[in-house]
Amino acid sequence: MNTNKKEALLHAAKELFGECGYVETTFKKISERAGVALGLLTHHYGNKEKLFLASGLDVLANFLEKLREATAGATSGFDGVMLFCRTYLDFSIDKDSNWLVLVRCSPYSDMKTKTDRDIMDSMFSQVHQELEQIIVRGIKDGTITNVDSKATAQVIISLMVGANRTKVLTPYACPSLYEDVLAFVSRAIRA
Amino acid sequence: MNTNKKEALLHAAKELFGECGYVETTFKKISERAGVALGLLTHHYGNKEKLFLASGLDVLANFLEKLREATAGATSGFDGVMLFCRTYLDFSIDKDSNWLVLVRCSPYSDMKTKTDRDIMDSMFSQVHQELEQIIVRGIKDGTITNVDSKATAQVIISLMVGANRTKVLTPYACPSLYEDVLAFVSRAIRA
Amino acid sequence: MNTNKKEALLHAAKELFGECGYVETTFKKISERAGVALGLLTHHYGNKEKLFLASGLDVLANFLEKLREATAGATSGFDGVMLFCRTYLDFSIDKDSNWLVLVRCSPYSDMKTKTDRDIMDSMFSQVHQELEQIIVRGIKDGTITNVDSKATAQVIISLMVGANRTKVLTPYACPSLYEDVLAFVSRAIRA
Amino acid sequence: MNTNKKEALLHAAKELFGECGYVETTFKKISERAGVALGLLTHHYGNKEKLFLASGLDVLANFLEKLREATAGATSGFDGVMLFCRTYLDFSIDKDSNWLVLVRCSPYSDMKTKTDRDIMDSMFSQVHQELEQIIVRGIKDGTITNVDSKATAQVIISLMVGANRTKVLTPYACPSLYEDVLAFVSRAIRA
DNA sequence: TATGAATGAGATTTCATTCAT
DNA sequence: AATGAATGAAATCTCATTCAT
Repeated sequence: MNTNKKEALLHAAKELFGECGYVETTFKKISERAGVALGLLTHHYGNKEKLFLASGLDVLANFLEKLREATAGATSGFDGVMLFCRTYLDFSIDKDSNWLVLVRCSPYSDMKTKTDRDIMDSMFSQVHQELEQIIVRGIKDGTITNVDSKATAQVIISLMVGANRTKVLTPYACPSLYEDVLAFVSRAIRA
Repeated sequence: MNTNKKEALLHAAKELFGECGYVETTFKKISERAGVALGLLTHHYGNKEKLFLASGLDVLANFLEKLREATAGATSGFDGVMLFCRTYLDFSIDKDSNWLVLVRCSPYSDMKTKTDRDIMDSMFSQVHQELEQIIVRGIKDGTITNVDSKATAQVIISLMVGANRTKVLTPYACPSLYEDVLAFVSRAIRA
Repeated sequence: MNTNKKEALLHAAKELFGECGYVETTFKKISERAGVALGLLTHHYGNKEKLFLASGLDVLANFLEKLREATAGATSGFDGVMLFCRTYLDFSIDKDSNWLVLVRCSPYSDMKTKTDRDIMDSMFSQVHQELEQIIVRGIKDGTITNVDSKATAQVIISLMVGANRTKVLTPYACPSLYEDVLAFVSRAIRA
Repeated sequence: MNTNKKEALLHAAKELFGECGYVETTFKKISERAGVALGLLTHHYGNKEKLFLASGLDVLANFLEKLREATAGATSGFDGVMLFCRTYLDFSIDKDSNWLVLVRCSPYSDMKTKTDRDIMDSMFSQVHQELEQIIVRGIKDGTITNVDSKATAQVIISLMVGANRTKVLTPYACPSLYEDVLAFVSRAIRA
């Protein structure tokens, strides 16, 4: 909005990739929404793929920060997992988080270049590690049943991914879906 | 394959939509793989969107049939849920099922026309109903803990969706992921 | 409508060429409206151009017949011209005459082949001759002012053509346009 | 012509729409004649329809200007009408006026969009108003017989339209047609 | 840094016509 | 005579990217 046109572009890109998906988002749309010349896009970001990556990483960085804040305040391993899940789901429906960029265009979707996928994957793996650590803590402190921590982290994140898609992409999601998801996780892992 | 060009088109389309996604799948690719003239596509299916819908519905119909066969043979509600989940996950990695069409192009993704989305959604809601019924049975026969059947069906299917995406779209899925998912579900619902 | 599919095709073609023009009228549209197989079109009429010509000539033949009937009953040259004009204009707004085929697709518009144009032109020249003869009669019987009969026939037919286009193609034609046209002709030629 | 590619496109478009009609004029033909890349057409004009509209309006604007200049110099109402007609007909056979765009593609022909038709119609109605005003003047100054001015304007313009089509679209027009048309008008309106 | 005109490859779609049945 | 599947050329339009200013 201010004079920083590079940021204005990123802002518009995050919105549009989330609203329209990768393919339907065009340079023209982005530059128009940002109120900026078309040519600045390649000037600042090189090409569409890189702009896309920048958009996704920006959202993902905010996401990771929120998750870490949440788990940092946990009173127990079990509590940490539940905080992690709640934070995940809250972030995914926060109007200002531009989460949809990740839903439509994450590692879970289209990503052309090998390098770009790798960067995204390594960011996502940090999300997994964060959850895995708190699960390990829960097993140690006796609040979580004895499971394989890495595998369970993947299962729980899979549930987050699926629940989120059901919520934001389908018309038939229960209003209480997220609450039910949390209860489901709780039953599955509590010691 | 030789005489029926209409079916050859559908066959090629299912493969390609799954491999490449909607946008990257072109008329040229489809007609070449089907060994058929370019114009036959619109002649038989009207346009790309309708062919896409036909592809998805075809896979979904096979899917539903498999799920119904599975739950029909259940010895209890709990057993039925586990059979449902196992069948879901097996189908999703069956080489011949063309499951990826749904992963990339289902209600969980892009669908341009309102009508097409509605048709897809109503097919998917049958999947939910199938699971819900077997959950109800499990609650009645005492093999499943007392939960809201509709919400729990959504949670479990969300987990299937997420686990499947993790398996087929990411490079970091544990080999044992599907087994861990089943164990997770079991812990969460067993009475 | 009966069993004669060749005629059904011509009937549908006349309607559609008039409604949609040459280019927008497709074989598919024609065969569907006629309730007849697509392949019959080329079977019976060779190609689109020839079918178009047949449609136009059919309307034109009916038109010429009406004009001849009208002038045949004239009590004087002047009366004949006025009858000619009235018949022209009436025919052009008769719902059943399929006149629009000629408006959109006559010598006054698109006609690809030299031969086809020539056939149409020769039919139209008969319309001119018909009017010219009655003008000659009017000059002889003293009911029409002394003018060049051939040129005046062209002028009057030009007025018919233009008035008709104004009536059927524009939104701003006066309701009384045709009456005013007749009065205008009357003033211009009456002895 | 060299530097301004947008104008070069419009110039080529006016020529080609006139020569070939709307449908037969292709993006390829236009861009080749203009010596410009294919994509520039949509870049500058949006789509074919809009370029077509721009072409027509450009010719029409020149046309209106010429008509106004002509009637402005009239010594009487009658003289004005005759000047109007002569200017109309002259413009229509001026090699440089690109008049054929209007013949083939004016309100008197195909125009897809409602909005585009409206714009064209409103331009054409200015032509009618111009003639109507000079007729009113003629009736007042006693040089034109007492007629309904609006209706008579429509009749005269109809005659211009038809005469012009006869001249430029048919092979059998008299060389003297335009002179005869002027004489015809004169007889019909002179007081 | 900033602009937007310019490019051209490529996608979807249309459709007259052919042809086997 | 009748059918409609099959063909492929051609049209319109999109859009990432380049580049002169």
